[in-house]
Amino acid sequence: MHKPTIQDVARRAGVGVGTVSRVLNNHAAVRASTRESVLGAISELNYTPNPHARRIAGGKSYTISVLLPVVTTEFYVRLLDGLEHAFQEARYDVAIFPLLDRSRLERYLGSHTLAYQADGLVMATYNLTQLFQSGLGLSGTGVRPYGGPSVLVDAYAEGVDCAYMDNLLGGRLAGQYATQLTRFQGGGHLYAVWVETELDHLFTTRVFSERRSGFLEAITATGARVSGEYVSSFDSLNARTVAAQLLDEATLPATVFASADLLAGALLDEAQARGLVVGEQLKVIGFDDQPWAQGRGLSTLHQPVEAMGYEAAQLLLSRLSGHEGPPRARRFEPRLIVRASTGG
Amino acid sequence: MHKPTIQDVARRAGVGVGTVSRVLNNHAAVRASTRESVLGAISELNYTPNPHARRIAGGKSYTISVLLPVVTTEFYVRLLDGLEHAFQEARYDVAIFPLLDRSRLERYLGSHTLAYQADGLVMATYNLTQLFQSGLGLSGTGVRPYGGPSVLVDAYAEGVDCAYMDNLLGGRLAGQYATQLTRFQGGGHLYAVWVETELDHLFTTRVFSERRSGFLEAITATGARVSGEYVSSFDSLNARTVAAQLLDEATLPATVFASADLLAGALLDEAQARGLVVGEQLKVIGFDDQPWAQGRGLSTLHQPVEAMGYEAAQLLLSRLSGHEGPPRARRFEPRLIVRASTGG
DNA sequence: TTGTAGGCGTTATCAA
DNA sequence: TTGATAACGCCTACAA
Repeated sequence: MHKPTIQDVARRAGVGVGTVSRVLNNHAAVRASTRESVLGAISELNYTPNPHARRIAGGKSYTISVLLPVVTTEFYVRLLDGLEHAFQEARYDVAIFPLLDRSRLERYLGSHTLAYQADGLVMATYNLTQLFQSGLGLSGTGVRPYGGPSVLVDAYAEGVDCAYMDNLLGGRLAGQYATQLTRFQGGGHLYAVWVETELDHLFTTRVFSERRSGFLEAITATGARVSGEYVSSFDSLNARTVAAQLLDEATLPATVFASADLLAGALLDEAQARGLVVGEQLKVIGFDDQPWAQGRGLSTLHQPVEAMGYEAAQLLLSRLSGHEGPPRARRFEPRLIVRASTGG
Repeated sequence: MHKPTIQDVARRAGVGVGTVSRVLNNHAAVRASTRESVLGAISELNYTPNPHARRIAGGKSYTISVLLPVVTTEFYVRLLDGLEHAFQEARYDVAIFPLLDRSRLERYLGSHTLAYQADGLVMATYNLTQLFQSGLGLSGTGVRPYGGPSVLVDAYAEGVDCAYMDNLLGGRLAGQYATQLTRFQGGGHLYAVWVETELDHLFTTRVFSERRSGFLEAITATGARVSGEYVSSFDSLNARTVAAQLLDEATLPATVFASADLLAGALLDEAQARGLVVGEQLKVIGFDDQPWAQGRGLSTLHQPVEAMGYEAAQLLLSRLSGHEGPPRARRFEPRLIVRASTGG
């Protein structure tokens, strides 16, 4: 009445343990009929392989560490979905390490915990590769250089595999659309609200600055002009304050590109409080396509986040199975979704 | 040039592997001198035990899952510190599972991931035991009942081991102090701001309602009275809005108990914006003692969070080493810290 | 108090 | 395409 092992499965299916192992790991050389019977035995016995035995026999940890910013956005839920989907297919476990604060990260990486023993490392949003290169960054803090391969997701950097969102393009799409709105659909003056990030040297992301660059680039290209730019931190209170300031100063009708849905939402709130007609007097374009964006009719940029996560995982998995060669970068494209907030 | 194993250590120290293992696991019967030499060999070789080998030999996973709300408060950093400290001492690994959203939790627990294979479960703030009892909660969602022992931390419930903060007491302390301020130190009228939690059935915490109960209880006992109560969500924007509303309506001088530092901070901000003299015209008592509380001179309730985490871990560890018996609850007490915001 | 040997559940290697 | 068998690194009797 113990947990069934690979032996039990082998006996039941009338084959050797080697064969069962082959089926488990999708090794090619297994006759279809035997595979069937093995699979049958597995489900009859309700067998699940013991991961630890695997790890010791295989000499690997079959575990991937994911360093994840602690932000409750749907973004990271979707990102994890993509990552875990890919890793599960490849029979890798995922250990999530929340980037709660810097000192925790240091202590953690200095120790011999699960995550540090991982075969690979996924860094989301923040490029912490510096932490893992000897001599750099946190020398003296006990952070040893990380041996295994790593991949960046939602961030781009030279010298590392990465899967990133083309925020430059996203900004450009927003800029082109905004120009179109102001020129042909009575959008009036053009404004923008940017996200200010105030993290330290290491905890830095270019996501928002690129949205800005793309937007301004498109504006310049189309010969339009921005009547005002505002900056908010990624925080609903500050966003609301900035939204109020913008609406105080703006000439209506106006079109506003808010470089994150959080900011766009604050703008919608403030507009509503002032009795403005969104979509007419005020057109708003967001970025992210948060779950509530559809309900509130916010035009915004949707991002293939799961796909990005999935691809990042694939990049890492290919390294784990021996792929050599120069770093690869996979680009993903946001897509403009037009809704009522721009009169669409 | 491979990673040193227990064999290497044994050879180097001139002992058997059994002895090394005994040293590693603090088994009593080892002569002090041999222990020394083994320890010496370990550090010379820079040996670290292979956790997976341990897991398979021991038949346990030596891993604890921690279900953790995704809130970037110092609270959870400290809680994890306490938990991990205790678990590391006992050579257990900690797998953190961030409660990003409900569906992820379900999928996760339904699978055979690391965390589900854990020897024990720590649930922080949210009592999700229902999820792990067959037939209840998420029947049909693939969530199987959880076999191992579990412990609640920062939450109290019957029938489970738990380590909790006495928020009732915290509220009471705030209430007594507030009464004293209004009676003898020109605190004027008394107000309170509560936290509203809008989570679903399972993701529920009584932390805030208890702070309220305790406060009101103390007020009643001292014969004081509350001139106004306000409710805010745990969000800086809403907190600020509510703070403004309170200051619009309040009669100064006033004393306000804000049941979370987040709310207290908003109050300080709004007061400052209005040019009020905090500590004189407006006295504020917070709850949590966030890192910034000292700098801003906020009187608040400090909580022994690390100790609570440590104790929760001990409760779980004792179960893991066979302790039977009825559920135990360990209580921890907040402590009032008087600073400038109450004129202290 | 210590060493030896068997076993934990896999994967990998080698014949067959 | 398969089955047997040797690792993998550790823990735990059991014997000394």
